[in-house]
Amino acid sequence: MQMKSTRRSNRQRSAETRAALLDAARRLFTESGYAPTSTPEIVAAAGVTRGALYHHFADKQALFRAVVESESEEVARQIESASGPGMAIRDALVVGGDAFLEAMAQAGRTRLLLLDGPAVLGRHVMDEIDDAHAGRTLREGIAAGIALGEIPAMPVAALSAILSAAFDRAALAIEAGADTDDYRLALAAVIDGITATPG
Amino acid sequence: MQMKSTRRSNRQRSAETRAALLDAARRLFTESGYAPTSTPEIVAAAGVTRGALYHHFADKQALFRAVVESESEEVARQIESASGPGMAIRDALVVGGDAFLEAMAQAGRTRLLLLDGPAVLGRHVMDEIDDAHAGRTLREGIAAGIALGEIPAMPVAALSAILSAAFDRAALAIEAGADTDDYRLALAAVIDGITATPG
DNA sequence: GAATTGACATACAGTCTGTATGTTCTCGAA
DNA sequence: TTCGAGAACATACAGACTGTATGTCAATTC
Repeated sequence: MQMKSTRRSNRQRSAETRAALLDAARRLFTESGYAPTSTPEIVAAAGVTRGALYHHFADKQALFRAVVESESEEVARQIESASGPGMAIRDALVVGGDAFLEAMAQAGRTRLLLLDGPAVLGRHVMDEIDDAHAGRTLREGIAAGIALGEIPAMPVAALSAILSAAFDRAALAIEAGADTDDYRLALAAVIDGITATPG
Repeated sequence: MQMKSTRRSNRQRSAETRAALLDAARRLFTESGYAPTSTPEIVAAAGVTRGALYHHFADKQALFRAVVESESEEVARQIESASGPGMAIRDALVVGGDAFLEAMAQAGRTRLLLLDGPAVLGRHVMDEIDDAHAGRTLREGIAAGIALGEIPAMPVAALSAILSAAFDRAALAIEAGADTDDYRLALAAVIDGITATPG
């Protein structure tokens, strides 16, 4: 007897409820933010009970972190799919930056990744998450630029952190209604200033 | 009869409890952050009751905002006292940036102003607060730099927002243990890149 | 197929926020 | 100078939320 339809294996059961929780949490966290979203609300949207939530995640914060990591990966994917290889550093930064801004235009992402994330998880954890995905691409690009002489010698981690922060602020401003081209211009000016290495 | 010692006028009574609340809140918010600090804790530290708190402030968030505004003003003061007039834009940005980093080294200030502030009050409100103090100095400096031809023409608001974000991230990294000089170098490189206007 | 373990569901304790009500003191007017 | 009104709080309360502890049932293991 295969008992496929009604009876589910424990593993599949787990995977399904976990996915339902992550989906519901992502929707609610991006719609309303971390603090105003309650766990009763999340489990209701996921169609499970709070028992399931606390079985799969240590606490509300752990669920939030899982959502943040997932969204961070998605943003990194969108950036990498945009920037081809064999570009000059300057162009790679501009193209990657544009892809980042476009990816962050998804409703609620800026709050999730740039406001609630750092406040709830701390900058240290956000750096870790970022460094595992999009941040690594940026840092490696900068390191390559320095190695190739397209960027003057400089502490790589510091410069990439600063540039990352600049892109983040641009995404926030655009979400708040600022003109995208204004920020693209300003970012390009900063990038050009860095990559136009003075003798 | 002057009734000075035991009897206090209503105005003075108000001012004193309000100051006690702000002091206690500032200490606790900077020590532990917004969410983990409870209003019972605050009023206990201030030596009053929750009734007094909700008499003076609409809610916990309003008290938090008052603390943020106060600290933001203090940071702006420290910056302005450092940067003298008659400097080249490039030097003014470097000196002002150093003063900012030093002011933000005060324990808990980065979390208050750069993590909890944006998450709790929103970037829009933080921009308003910042723009009333330190942010305005930065923006006016950049506008002057453009007017003088030391910075190429560019959307002023966007560039100052981006630079502000870069300084913010540097302050956070330094608080997290990063090397201050690494960030000063990276910031100087960005500033030099902007102010070394290409033909 | 009996025991065990995983995957939840339910119930509970403690805490917090905001509000509503009560009390004391100050202040201006009669 | 006293009396009413209104600040300036203090106390009490209602509702909600988080994390834990316990209970249950199906899946797996032996």
